[in-house]
Amino acid sequence: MSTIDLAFAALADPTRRRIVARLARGEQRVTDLALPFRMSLNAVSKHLKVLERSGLVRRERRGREHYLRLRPAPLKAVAQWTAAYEHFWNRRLEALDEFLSTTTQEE
Amino acid sequence: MSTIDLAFAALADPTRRRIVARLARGEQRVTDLALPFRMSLNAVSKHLKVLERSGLVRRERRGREHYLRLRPAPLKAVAQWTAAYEHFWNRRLEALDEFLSTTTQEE
DNA sequence: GTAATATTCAACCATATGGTTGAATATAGA
DNA sequence: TCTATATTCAACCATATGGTTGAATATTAC
Repeated sequence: MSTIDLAFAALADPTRRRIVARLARGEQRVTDLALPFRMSLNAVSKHLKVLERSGLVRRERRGREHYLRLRPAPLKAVAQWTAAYEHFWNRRLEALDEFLSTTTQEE
Repeated sequence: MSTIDLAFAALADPTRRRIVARLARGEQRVTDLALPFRMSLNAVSKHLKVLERSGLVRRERRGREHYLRLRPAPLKAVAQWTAAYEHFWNRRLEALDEFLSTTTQEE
């Protein structure tokens, strides 16, 4: 699975999107991130592993605590992929067609 | 699962992203969409069902043929969610923080 | 040294995904 | 009517996801 695949998949879960939103404000420990959720700490730990594997999040161990930080690249990749279709929902279909046929892009 | 969850999940698969890219150029039949892929027609049919369920694609039956068209709303939702983090990869973290704390948004 | 805290690992479970093959259905065309 | 085409449905398989609980590990604090 490629990075962008993993990023899309990681963001498909609302818990993980909430975690991303939190991390946008700055690094957090696992326990801090888990606090707002009704699920177990272990479940959050697994979500963090998914986010880490996707590259959306980076982990730094300091002693027994793990600090998580958001990494911009995968978010950027997802935003750029979807932004290519902005013209589409703006009803400028011809413009999009033009854009797609002059751009090196997946498919 | 909410619409945006399904949209993110649908876009996590590269086959489905290629299908979306194709459909941006206009409606296509199932068979047409399946042609470029090495997988079976049935596999593509399943991908289309996932895209349809996510709202990314709409199906119109004309006789025995099914024509698929791209629907903009879920793409827009995904683009907007990720665009909220644009400031993040532009290193303007304070601006993002400001944005997030003054915006009604998930989490 | 011992106890508490922070976190992961392992096993389990239910459900979803992504693919296959084979059969069924529906429409079109001869 | 008969046959070909377009598409789905159904069953199967392997793997992933999202959650649980219980145990292990590592670090900190007393």
